[in-house]
Amino acid sequence: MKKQPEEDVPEPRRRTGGRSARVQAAVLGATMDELKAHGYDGFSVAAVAARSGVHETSIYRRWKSRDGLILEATFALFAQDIPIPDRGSLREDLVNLLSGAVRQLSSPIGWAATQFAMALPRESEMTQEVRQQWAKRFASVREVFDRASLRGEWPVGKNPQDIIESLVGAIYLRILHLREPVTAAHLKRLVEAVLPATCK
Amino acid sequence: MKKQPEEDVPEPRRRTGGRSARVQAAVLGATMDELKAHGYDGFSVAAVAARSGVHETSIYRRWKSRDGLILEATFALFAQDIPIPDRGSLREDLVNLLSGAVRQLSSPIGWAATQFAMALPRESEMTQEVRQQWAKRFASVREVFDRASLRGEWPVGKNPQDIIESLVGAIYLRILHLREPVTAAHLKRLVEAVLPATCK
Amino acid sequence: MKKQPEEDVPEPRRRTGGRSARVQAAVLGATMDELKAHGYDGFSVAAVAARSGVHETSIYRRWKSRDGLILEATFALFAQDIPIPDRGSLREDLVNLLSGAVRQLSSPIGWAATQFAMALPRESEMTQEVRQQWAKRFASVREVFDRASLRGEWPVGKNPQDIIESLVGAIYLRILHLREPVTAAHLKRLVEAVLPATCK
Amino acid sequence: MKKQPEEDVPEPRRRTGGRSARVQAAVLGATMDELKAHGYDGFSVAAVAARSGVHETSIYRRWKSRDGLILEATFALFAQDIPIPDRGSLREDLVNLLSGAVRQLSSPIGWAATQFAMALPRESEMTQEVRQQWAKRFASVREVFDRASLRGEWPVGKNPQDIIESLVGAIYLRILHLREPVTAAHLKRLVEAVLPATCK
DNA sequence: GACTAAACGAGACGGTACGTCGAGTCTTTGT
DNA sequence: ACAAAGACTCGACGTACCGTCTCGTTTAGTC
Repeated sequence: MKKQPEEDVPEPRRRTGGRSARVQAAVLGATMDELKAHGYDGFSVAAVAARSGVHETSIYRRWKSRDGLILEATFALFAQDIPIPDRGSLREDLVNLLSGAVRQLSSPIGWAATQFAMALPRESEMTQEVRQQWAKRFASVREVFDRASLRGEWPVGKNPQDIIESLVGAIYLRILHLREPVTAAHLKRLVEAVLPATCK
Repeated sequence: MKKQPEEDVPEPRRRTGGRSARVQAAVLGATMDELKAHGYDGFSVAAVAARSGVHETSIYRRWKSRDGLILEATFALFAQDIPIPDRGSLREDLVNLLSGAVRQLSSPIGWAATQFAMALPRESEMTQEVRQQWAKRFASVREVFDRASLRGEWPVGKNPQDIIESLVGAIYLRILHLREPVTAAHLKRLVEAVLPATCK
Repeated sequence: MKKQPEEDVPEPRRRTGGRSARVQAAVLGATMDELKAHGYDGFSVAAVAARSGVHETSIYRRWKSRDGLILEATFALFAQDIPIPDRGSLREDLVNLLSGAVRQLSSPIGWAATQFAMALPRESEMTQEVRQQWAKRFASVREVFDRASLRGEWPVGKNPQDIIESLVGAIYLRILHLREPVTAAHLKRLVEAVLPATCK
Repeated sequence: MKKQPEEDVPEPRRRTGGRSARVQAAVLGATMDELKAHGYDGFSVAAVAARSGVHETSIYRRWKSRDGLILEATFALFAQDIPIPDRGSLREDLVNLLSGAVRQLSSPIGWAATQFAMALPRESEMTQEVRQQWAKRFASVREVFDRASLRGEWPVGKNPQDIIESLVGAIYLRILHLREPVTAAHLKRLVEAVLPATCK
């Protein structure tokens, strides 16, 4: 019986330890495994329930919907920081970064995550979160250009965003839309073609 | 060489005229309308049947599956030739081409078609057809570069594919994945940034 | 392609032959069996599906809900005409009728059907149908009194409804609410007690 | 004979005072309110928990099950003694008693309680308790007949049980099964019809 | 112009997955 | 140490689509 006159919203404090944590981890893990195994299509909550040993209704309690579950699982993946290369040359750093992206996109899980992101409606809460992830990633890439500026490889103060988007866009286009492979050689050529000649 | 024993499968002679043609047109039209109205998600064969006045079963008779239907409908759209600009300058031509693509992608139907294409499994008969469409489009764009070579704006014999993919990729990335708008100004800047300075 | 300007409601004509009939019969049969076996509680559409070999969704297509299914199944049961006795004496006829009712109520299926009827909300479409069934039954019973009038056992023109309801109500009360058994002896005594002494 | 090894199950002594009592009252009250508001269907422990401010788990600690809770709540209602009328005439007393029953049955709470009782399985601990309640009620009604005997309205020593059950059964039948209203006029007519003419 | 088979209309069914609700149990956590 | 509260298991319900099956009915295309 509540007696406290506290009329403000009770704000249920989430549980973090013990079973809840175990359940949550099991489900997210199973979600990743299922995405790997069967892709975005072919993904089903029931399969996750079976694989994780957590009851389906429990999953629906914690995650509002199938998509909410996938969102959280894939974001855990994307959130992990990608190492920023520093090989002494802008070109090499870019090739390195891009090849990381290529690996991701080409992996079953990256592919599934992208299909998921593309299936989202034009505007929704989830697209907001997607945008934030991209912003975070781009921020990392900027560092490479900052260092390049110190080396005189990139004009100080010039915003590299267009170049970055062109490079990343090119590989996204090839892999996702043209459905053609991207090789190391191709990456080198691409960077060479897009980077202004002035950038040594 | 003997004649093949002439399997007595009598090779059913297809009907093309009259009703069949009307039905087919009605269904494809309704498919487009539905895609426009409800997007790729939210698309259902039942709705097409209702809108077109053609019975669901008849649709499944003619098109093997929901995806087959969408494929045919959207390809009719993509197949229509895009006019190749000739404004006397490579930059202007490219901006013109790209803005056409932006319009397409931003339209409900283009968006739906792209979501559909992205939902396809990694490899399938349909992806083949998608690839062909892209090849056709790229061929068109090459013409612009050919003309630019005549004007001395592009090195004769240099393959512009990487540049094209970078430009197209950049806008695909922005619209589809970053979910940010692409303005005319942005397009100009982009072309400026990616095109080699030498290409005056 | 519908072209006829017929705007009147299409009124889909139900199918009766072949598969539909088989499916329907199988489901209704299985429903009865399940009610017999597990009672009204413990009844589940899934079990009916399994037992009948008809897919669950097909059941939901034909019957709007679990309750709709039970309604139809039990009504098929109740609809079958009960033989009207004619033993030459009102008392004997009544005892005969009542003992039939007792048998019904005491059987698993009758019990389940009654629990179902009692679980219905106070007013609904279904209660209407229940009322109709009762009306039909009472009409049958009236015949017994009509014949009794011919024999001089019951005042001509006197409405026996109150007496009927008292007798039927008494056994319903005992079985359903008091949960006590009703024997043949008890039935005889009951009729004797309730029927006016004047009725020979 | 040795002492039983004195199972060291420490016989948990129930707490009765203070908080426990308050909790119990709150829950039972909320249970009644919920039954009134939403009927037996539509009743949920969660709603009781919300209304009473007692946590669901606490309710399950005190009452073994949803049904146990309803049983206790409704019995508190039924246990309250109904006043035994004494208007100087058996007929009037009976009409008075029956109209009380009609009121009960027609009220939301009485209706809910009856639905609950009907939903019980054929035999269970709870049906025992139901039987006892009925016995208690019938005992009260007997008093009316005893007084009638003193007045010469009812044969001394004759067991009125069948008559009582017929009358009560008739109104139960009408209200619960036929779902038709019972008016005062109807009650009078009913008593007149069922009571032996000899009973003045 | 009549015939024959292709295509269509129409209703129902099998099958997969989603999300919801409520009952009752288990376990973490705060007092 | 104990009870309050959160989270979980379990079983069931009902819904939305996809694609298939089986009839009967039109209608296109040939003879």
